[in-house]
Amino acid sequence: MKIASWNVNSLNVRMPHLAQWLRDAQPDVVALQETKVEDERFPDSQLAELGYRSVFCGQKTYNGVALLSRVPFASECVTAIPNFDDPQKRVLAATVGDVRIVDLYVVNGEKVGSEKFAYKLRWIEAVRAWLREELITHPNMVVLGDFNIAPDDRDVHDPKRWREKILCSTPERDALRSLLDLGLHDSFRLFNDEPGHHSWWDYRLAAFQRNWGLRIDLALVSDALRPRITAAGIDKAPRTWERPSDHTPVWLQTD
DNA sequence: ATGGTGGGCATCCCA
Repeated sequence: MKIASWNVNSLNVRMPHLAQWLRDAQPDVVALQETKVEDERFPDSQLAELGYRSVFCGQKTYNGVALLSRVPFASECVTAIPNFDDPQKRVLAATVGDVRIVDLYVVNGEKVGSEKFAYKLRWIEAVRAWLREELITHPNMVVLGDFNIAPDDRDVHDPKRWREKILCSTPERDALRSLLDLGLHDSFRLFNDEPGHHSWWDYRLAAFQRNWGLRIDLALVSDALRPRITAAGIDKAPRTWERPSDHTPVWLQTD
């Protein structure tokens, strides 16, 4: 099973890109972020024509997540973090086969020390408490999405320039560590320990052409699922297309 | 220190 994640930065704009990429990459499950589309307007019939069922949790203008699957979802989906009051649509969990899939659009945080930064850390702590419970009932789990955190300096094109900046700061990396400490593993790093592999490049300053990027889109796998992961990677091709998202898909393969 | 680009939307907010 190929499981992927992509922050599409508006599904309205990127639907043609998504359709092309589904045909090219043939994923079985896809987690989307920043769909920016209300549920009433989600293009589920168009995706059905492409062979994918969808569940979604969106809002107008900002945020929004969705899960696509070639096989039926095995359970009702969860669309909010339990016991955490949050109007922003950033999480979606569902089950495919015997694998629990948790799609996260982590808060960006704007600037270290800002109000949004405090919200980011509170939000991740609430996610941690939720995943701790989910892992008890669903030991086979993939937690994937736009984490808005580069795990370490290998994931940053210029660590000196990004030192303690948003997406790279110690409090954010500690927060990510608190998730990994639940028994989750960064699938990309099971297969590749090199620097210079990124999943997001700023639209400005021709960042993609210069590979001025960060690896902030992650697919984490649980202890129980880890032995079943056979490959993981980043698909840079969609970032080269006309009018791209600023993120590109990341994926993993299970046996 | 600043601003560069893009999406949504209709004015700046968010990334």
